[in-house]
Amino acid sequence: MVNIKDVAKIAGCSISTVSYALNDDKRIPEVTASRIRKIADDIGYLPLAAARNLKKRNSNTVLVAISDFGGPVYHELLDGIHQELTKHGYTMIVSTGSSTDNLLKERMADGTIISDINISNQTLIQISKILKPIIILDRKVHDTDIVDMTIDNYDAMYRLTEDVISKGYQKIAYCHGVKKTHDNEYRFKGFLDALKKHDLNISDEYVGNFTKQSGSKIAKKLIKTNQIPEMIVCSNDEMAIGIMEVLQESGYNIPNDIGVSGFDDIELASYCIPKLSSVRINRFEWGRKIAVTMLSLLKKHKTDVHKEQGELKIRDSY
Amino acid sequence: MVNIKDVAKIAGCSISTVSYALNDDKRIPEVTASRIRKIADDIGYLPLAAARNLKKRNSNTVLVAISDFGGPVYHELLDGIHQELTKHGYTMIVSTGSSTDNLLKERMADGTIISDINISNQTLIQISKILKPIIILDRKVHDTDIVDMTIDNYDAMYRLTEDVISKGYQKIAYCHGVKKTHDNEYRFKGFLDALKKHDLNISDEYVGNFTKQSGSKIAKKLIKTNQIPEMIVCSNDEMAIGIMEVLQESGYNIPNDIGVSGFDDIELASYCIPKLSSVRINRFEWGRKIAVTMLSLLKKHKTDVHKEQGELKIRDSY
DNA sequence: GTGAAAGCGCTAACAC
DNA sequence: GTGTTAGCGCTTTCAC
Repeated sequence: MVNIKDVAKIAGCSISTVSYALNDDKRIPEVTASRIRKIADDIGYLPLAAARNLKKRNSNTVLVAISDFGGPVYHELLDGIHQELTKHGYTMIVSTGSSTDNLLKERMADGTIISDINISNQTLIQISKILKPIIILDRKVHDTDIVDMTIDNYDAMYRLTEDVISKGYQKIAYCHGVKKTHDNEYRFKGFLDALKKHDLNISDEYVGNFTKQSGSKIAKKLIKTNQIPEMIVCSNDEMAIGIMEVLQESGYNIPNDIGVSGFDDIELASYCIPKLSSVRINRFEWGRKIAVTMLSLLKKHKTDVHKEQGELKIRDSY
Repeated sequence: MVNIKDVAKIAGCSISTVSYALNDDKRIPEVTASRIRKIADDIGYLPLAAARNLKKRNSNTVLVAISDFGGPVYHELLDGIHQELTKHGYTMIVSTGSSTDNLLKERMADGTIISDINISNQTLIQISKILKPIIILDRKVHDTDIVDMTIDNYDAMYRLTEDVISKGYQKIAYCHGVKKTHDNEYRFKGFLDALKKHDLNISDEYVGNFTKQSGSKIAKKLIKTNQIPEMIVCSNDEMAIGIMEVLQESGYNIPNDIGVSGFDDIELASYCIPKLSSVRINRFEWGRKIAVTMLSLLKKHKTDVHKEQGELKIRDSY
């Protein structure tokens, strides 16, 4: 493997001169520098990250840890983060599961952005002691070393619920996702508060796990027990779609017999019939803002933290 | 930042003993080892990747470079790769765009799996000199250092086309994706050969770019010029869905007036109306096999390379 | 069973 | 403007 010594030998100079030349140090005159660059190029020399990172004590890399590569929601977010990060010379790496654990522990990245409910608060706080900055997207953590940039779930769901109420619905049920997650909690809270504001009570509540299957299961039970409300506000789109499908298979007309709403505005929301009313998050913009915050954290600047807002997408499902 | 020296100091031993203890070297008696582990734990010591990687000249990491995080096709593939890799103690990192370039050059990973048409053959071959093994998923490269594990596009499209023909279609057109890509070329070749086998000629060909929008555009032109074939075989699902939508908006009935087929079997293929006939690739399995190959390459074993087969999913669109 | 020490490839302070 | 050298944090050889 060719290293800096090889370049120096061929160039007939010391390794420091090579290092300077390759790092555009102004002390090296352009003639020398370009000659050295040429040699490096010819023999295919490229600095080794491990050595450079060890010496410089940073890696110019930001890790984004997500819970899985599936799901329709991460893509725009990652694109947004990536665009902003690379624009400023940073490298973005993405990981899941146990790979994330390893990368975190070994401090492979200078900064970390986490959206992974599988990582416990305890691990998070442990990691935050040896590795900062950390931005977290899927919960709030009471730790000064971790900044949270969750979306404004509360506000968006509040507004969606008000819209539902304005359409005249009264018996409104809520379909939870995984219960203790930040997304679910704050969406539910927004829902409840909007209800309260209009002197309504929650008609019923069900607990799913954010998957379509869990929505289907809930709908089947509702049909069996004949406990159909006028409207079901769901914690996300996938459950809403599962519910709609089963309801329709049993002859219910949506929105005439019962209304359904989702959250996230996944692609399918515009394809299913009827088109699902939902909340759209501009995840690309959200990602960009996250990256901007990360960049400024990396420079140890104090930054005020932005909360991404949702946009109501009212379609045909209620 | 706490390092191995700190642990040694507290334990009252040398750093080599700490290193041995933490790496489960059998020379260190369990009492000593567990005492040292305890201390390391207490003060939050974790070995730094950069230092370990530099010394050991590897990183226990495999990089997967993809063209984007969007698109419905990568998720299962990544899950498959990840499962197998982590099962064997490796860490997987994922990257796109310019981040990939940096990671490749700096040799952040021991092995690389690439599915990114934006990386030129030239770059690929340059990289393959300093960094191996490399597995490539989106093309064939004539270089002994790069092993390709593309899916068997040819065979799957051949079989799909035969099925189309068996249904009685005669005027069959082809809708290309990005033309010089491996996926497109081999699918098209399979299509043509199946036609030839049954003494049929291609009725027409269109060129899209694998996106739904490009499909829509093509369909619009077909309608305007009134050049509608009996059947359009598409290089992927997204174009097929774009074509179907526009055709339907103009009053054509699918499959009665015209048949359409896709490739990839994305989630939407089972949701659109009519449900799209397509080719399913078990990308999770494919990913697992890729990882197995990578693992054996990493151990410098000779490996014979598997070609993942597609499964016909004949639904309602022709 | 434990420790001293070399050295991985690089950057940067310092000397000239 | 260029070279010498220390040292980043770790693993591992070799000596004891």
